Amino acid sequence: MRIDADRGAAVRNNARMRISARADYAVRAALQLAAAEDAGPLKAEAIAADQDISHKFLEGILGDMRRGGLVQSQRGGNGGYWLARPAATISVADVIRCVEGPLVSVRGERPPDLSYTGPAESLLTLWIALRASVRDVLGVSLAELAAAKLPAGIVALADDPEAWTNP
Amino acid sequence: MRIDADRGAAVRNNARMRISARADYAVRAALQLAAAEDAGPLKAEAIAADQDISHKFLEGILGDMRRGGLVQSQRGGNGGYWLARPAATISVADVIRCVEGPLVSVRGERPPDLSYTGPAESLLTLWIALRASVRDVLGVSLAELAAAKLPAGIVALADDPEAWTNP
DNA sequence: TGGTTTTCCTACCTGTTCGCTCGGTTTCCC
DNA sequence: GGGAAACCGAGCGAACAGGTAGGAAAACCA
Repeated sequence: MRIDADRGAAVRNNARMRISARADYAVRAALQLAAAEDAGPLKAEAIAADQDISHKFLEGILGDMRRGGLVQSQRGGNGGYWLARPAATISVADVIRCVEGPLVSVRGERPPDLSYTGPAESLLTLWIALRASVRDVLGVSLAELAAAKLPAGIVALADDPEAWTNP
Repeated sequence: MRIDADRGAAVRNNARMRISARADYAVRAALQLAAAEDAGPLKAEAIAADQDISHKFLEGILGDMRRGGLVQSQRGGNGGYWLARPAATISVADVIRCVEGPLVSVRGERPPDLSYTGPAESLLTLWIALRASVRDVLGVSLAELAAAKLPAGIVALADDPEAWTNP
């Protein structure tokens, strides 16, 4: 009579730091543009094919990046997209913020807007530290990432074999 | 004729590392329990009042924590909740994972399940580093946090005044 | 001048999650 | 047995995620 098998843990497979498809695609597209820096504009269609992204969806993302001032574009026969600034001056954080807003929020608000009482008083400090840490990692530039030359600090973090294991 | 005022940036106020109400409440409740360690059980109602959380909503969260083995409970007149293990052995990450699943995911998958091609090849390493960094910060224990005795590394991160400013 | 290519824009769609609320059912202790 | 709690599940409105569809506007070509 064991219907108990799948008890407990009402499957919540959402993660808190969730890099959405949108953000992931944006970064990958930006990396393609970085790799093709001063080699002329890249067409959305080509990026979509290379990175296996829905073309129309990607167009929307590139539009956000253009409005955010990260890329520029040109229509017509030999048009396309290119980075508005050198790849070395654009960080992954810039890209994500551009298409998704703030990197870190707590209950929809930015950490400095919160206040905690009682034993939770230091919680704010923790969220701030978390944000600083995320900013630090995502501060890596498109140029570094596209060239596979990550800063030592990042490499050190990823070098720990434990970092590659799931909970 | 300036209707342009609020152009660009089609208001996406969601953040990528979003600590949900659920997670925030869970940690705060856990901190109350940590502060009341070996002082008898705490009622959900009392925690809710202290931390200004909807009582019924909190009950659901505490239920998750019980099923996850983080807290224990007792019904009846002088019942309530208490931590199942010493506060020094429970991390904030434990609490968040318990009520919300994995800390970090990319497009709904855990980082090690992904693969990238072309100029995006090092992106996986970056996500792994990000996860390691988040794990590190959230590895702080309830005991440390409730006592406002954060590890030096965390304090150092939060000490930078820039960490407190928004983008 | 017209045709092609590409970006650009607006609207829509389906499923899921978030943050709750409500109403009850057990279990515990006195 | 009577209160006081913890438990359980359903439901609900709003927002978001991850797209799709269809066309208009610009740049270039012949």
